Amino acid sequence: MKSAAEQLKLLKRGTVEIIPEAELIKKLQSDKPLKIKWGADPSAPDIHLGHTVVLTKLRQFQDLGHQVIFIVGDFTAMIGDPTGRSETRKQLSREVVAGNAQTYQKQVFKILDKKRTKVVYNSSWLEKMDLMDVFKLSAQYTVARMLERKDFKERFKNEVDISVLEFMYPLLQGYDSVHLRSDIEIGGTDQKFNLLMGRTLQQRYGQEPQVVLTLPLLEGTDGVQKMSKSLNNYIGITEPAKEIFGKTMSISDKLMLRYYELLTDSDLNEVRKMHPKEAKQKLARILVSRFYDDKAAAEAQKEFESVFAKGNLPEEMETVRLINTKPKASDLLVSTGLAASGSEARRIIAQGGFKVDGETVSDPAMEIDISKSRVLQRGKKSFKRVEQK
RNA sequence: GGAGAGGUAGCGAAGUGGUCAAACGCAUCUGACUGUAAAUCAGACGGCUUACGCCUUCGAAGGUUCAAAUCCUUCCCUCUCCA
Repeated sequence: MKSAAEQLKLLKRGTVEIIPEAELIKKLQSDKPLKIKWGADPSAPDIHLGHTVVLTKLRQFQDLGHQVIFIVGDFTAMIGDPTGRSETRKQLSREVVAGNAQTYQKQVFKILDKKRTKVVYNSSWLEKMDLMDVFKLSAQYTVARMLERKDFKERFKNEVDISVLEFMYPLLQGYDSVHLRSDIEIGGTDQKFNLLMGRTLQQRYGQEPQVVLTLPLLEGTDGVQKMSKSLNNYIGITEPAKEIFGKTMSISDKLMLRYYELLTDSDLNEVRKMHPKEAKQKLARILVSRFYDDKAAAEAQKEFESVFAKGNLPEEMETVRLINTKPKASDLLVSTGLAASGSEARRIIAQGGFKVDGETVSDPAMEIDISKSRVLQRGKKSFKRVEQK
């Protein structure tokens, strides 16, 4: 095992806060494998780049000899943490959560070391709590302090409802730390309140409190809001290689530097010296290689250049088979999923955004013969192939 | 329990009887320019229609009226102050 000082140096990289650093040093000096708690809420089972910031840090802990306890928040997911969103989240059913949890695990191990990860479900202890246990837990915290949490505070101020149930979420997440006697808990900065709750509760229950380590939130592809599936600004790690590549290429130059900072080890000064386009391509390759391999990354780049730089058609695209041999252009857009409604389809056609085999179609009523395979293009980025069934 | 405020399209926010499918901003989509970058410009942005037009929307349900997002009644929900 490396020395505490060496470990600290590595672990500090990219963190926003370590609360408190002195305690972390002390724990590292004990020379024992530490228990790093990481809780995942399986309400949205697809992991994207935003999650990988934390996962990468966890992997670092593992490589230093520590153990990660991966809590599948199957119980708390049924409550739904409102963090970061200004509305009450829908409660999920047990079945949905269980299915999501499985999917989640598969993806997590693309980054985490399975041998140094213990997977636990928080329903296994939270479910057993009786009302008295819940009372005892609730008594450890006040509403006034609960309202200090940023999103609660804002919602309170803006007259948006806060369900009492939502107050239970931080308490239960904090209780997980008590139950597991965790040494360290890590999460995004949006989780700070919840992470600190673990500290407070451990102290109240007479335990040595965990150290809290927060990491920055990664902005989504829009460059403004945090990456999330519901905002549709994410790059998912299970997406096809060319998607990951393409989405990376479409982020802004400013955001590119941020991604380099949080997702790679690259020297930022070197990156700044490069031509932005070159740098972005390199980033896209790094990311694809991480979730696939170098070969896939090279192929994705080649494909990208062919399609977008040279204007060729993508090598592979989704094929839709239709029964109708000569559908109208507008109907074709709808039935292939390229447009959400007939009105939208007509709009796209009127604006010159629809091409069949590279030819712009300007009449929505034009019948397209699909007795042989056709390539449809909506706008610049969306392609579909149609064939007769 | 009492008093008051409010619920409008994905979000924010105008609109208090007809000219409202509903201003404006953001987001989104399309086109131009480009490096699928940024910035900018042009247009679109409930549904059905080639189009004239028709249909369904302003928390819900009723009602008044030739005509309702706008007036009335009941209900649901949220917030503020008081108790």
